[in-house]
Amino acid sequence: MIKDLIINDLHSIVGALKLESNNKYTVEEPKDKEHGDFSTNIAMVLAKLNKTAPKVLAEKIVAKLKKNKHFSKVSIAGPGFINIKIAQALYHDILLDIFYAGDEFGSSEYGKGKMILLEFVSANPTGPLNIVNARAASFGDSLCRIMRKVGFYAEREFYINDAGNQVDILTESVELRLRQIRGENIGEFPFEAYHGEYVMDLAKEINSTEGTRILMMPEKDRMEKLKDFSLQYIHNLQINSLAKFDVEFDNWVSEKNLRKQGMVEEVLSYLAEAHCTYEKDDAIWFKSTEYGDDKDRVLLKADGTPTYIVPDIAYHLTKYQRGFDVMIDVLGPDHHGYIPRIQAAIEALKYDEDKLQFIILQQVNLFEDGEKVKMSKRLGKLVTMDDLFRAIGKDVSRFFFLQRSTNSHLNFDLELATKEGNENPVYYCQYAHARIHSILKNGKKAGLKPRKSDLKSLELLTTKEELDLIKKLSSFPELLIAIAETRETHRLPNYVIELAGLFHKYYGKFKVVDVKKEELTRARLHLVKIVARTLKIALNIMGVSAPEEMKQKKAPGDKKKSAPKKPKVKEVSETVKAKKEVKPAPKKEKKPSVKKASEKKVVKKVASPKKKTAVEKKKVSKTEAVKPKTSAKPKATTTAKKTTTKKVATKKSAVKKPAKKIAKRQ
RNA sequence: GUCCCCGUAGCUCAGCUGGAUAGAGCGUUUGACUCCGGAUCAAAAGGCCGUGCGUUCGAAUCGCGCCGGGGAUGCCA
Repeated sequence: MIKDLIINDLHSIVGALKLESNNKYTVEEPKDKEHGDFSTNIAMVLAKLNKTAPKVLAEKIVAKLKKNKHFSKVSIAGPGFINIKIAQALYHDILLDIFYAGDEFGSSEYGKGKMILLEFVSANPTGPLNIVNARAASFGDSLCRIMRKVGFYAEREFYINDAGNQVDILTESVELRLRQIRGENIGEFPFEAYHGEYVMDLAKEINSTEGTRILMMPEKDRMEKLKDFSLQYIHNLQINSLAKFDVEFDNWVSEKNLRKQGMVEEVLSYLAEAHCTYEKDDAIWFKSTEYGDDKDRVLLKADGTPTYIVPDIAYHLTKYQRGFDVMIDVLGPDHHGYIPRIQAAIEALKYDEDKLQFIILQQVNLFEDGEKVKMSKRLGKLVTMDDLFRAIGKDVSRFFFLQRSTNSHLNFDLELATKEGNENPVYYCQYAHARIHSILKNGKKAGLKPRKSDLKSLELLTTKEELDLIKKLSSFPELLIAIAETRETHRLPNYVIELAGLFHKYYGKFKVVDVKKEELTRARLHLVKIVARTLKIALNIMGVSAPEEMKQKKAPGDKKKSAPKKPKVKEVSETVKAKKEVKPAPKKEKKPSVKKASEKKVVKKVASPKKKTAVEKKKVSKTEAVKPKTSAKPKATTTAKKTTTKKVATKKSAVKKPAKKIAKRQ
């Protein structure tokens, strides 16, 4: 809010002085508060353009700026920075605006109702959602909420790959389990089948309802029935997991339906009409290399069935047909080659490629006892979203995921996360919120409630801490816009931490409720109440609750640290150290890091789709990041895995007809 | 081979799209309620921002090359 005001002022000054401008100057809060509340580099940025020395230019601009009553001090520093100190009156005006904005604080018309489609998670319907999906869900959902908040019309969409190989394998896995339950000897469970417990649960479920009947059906009907049942079952599992995280989707799009509607044939004919297909080795290929992909892609396999790419193209065409201005795919890093393929098709079919954007969510590495764990849905080896929910709950999970930039590889140690649950920034933020409510209660007890009639008293808020709080509050709307624009959702939790921190500091230094200073107390109560409301708005966007009281402090017995503390601390640190030592090469763990590149890259990619710059693809989740192929081989760290591998060979023969697909995949 | 992501405090991460003396949390050390909730606050210690060039008034940030870690490169999805 304040920033906008300054920028507007600068714009008009540039006009008044008839300066050449590229609008590349910025207004920022200097790290060093001594430099003022805000500073701008305008003089340095425009100096060359206007063939004037920065300082000379700065003086001219400063002369104008000084006329603005909102600025109490304007000065030039260093090579030509202009530093601005904000007049207190402006803070009070702003606080008043925020007060009147109420629960809508932060909302804006920035998006102008532009239609955005966000596709995320889109996990295969072959198993429960896992940690990676949880990250995607947290990110996508919050991004959507932010976009809506700043005036976009945004929809969340989940694409279900309920057709194709993986579904058949699931069906066959379920059938095998069903037979097993009914006492048949199925031999070794095939390696390529899904080993997760949920398959057994699923089979049990079927068994308890209509197991007998199903097994009596002719094969085709039986498999069809099992497939439908399984898909529905897993779909429900996934919906439930998402619901626990407060993530809901507006649309669920089924690949199977797209196929039913003949979209596959349609896409094939479109591409043929565009003269970008050819036949080779009995297959139909797409000349995607002509549109920036690094190799051509098969559309129709030699056996006459389409590859996944065709329905995927079809799916994206439906997005276009639904009239969105921007479509965002949130993808996992494992679908690397996907983006150029889809982009190639979009380009070939003459759709506007700029509208289709991709965000890559980097992987989540799972650690157990300091060792990296390979997740595999097929082997049932994964930490599910439900596990996560049980271990640390929704609030901590969502906050945790959101806090990292999308480019950041994320190391996740469930045990550690559980332990650190108590020392978590989430609680820091929630505590600030709860504390304020506690203060308000106290005020009420003392007969002091913030009333509309004492808004005038806001002028009494003059301490540095109070003004800092107001300044921080005032940057909230522009932050949301920046996030919507850059998709850097991790900036929101950081903002909340900062705001909560400013409050805690303030709390430590001043007493809000002071019966002797009634008017000042009311003003402070107003301020603090607005802070709480803003915290709540921000937390809710993140899908994190904002409780009015925190349930429980730490352990019951540590009111006083001093005496018991020392021994305790030692113990703790010893355990920690011990643990660390056990961990092999902790230093080598890659550190996730941050780049804000996502947006840039998206832009780049979009701008030059023909570049080889492959990026990644959709289907955020695809738990099957771990390819059976690779993992089946040597990497298997555990002997268990090796055994499994061996078993496979044996099994193959044991499995008779039901497991066609499974056998085939070997 | 080609492509993507990452390298910032002991650990996990920020760093507001190129600004002034690089920041938090955890961990370590030391203090602070007879008073609005100590899940807090105040303070100390801890850095060649992987590395070398380049771009410019100015680089953790942009470009190129190395080094190191992870991932992707199916007629799987």
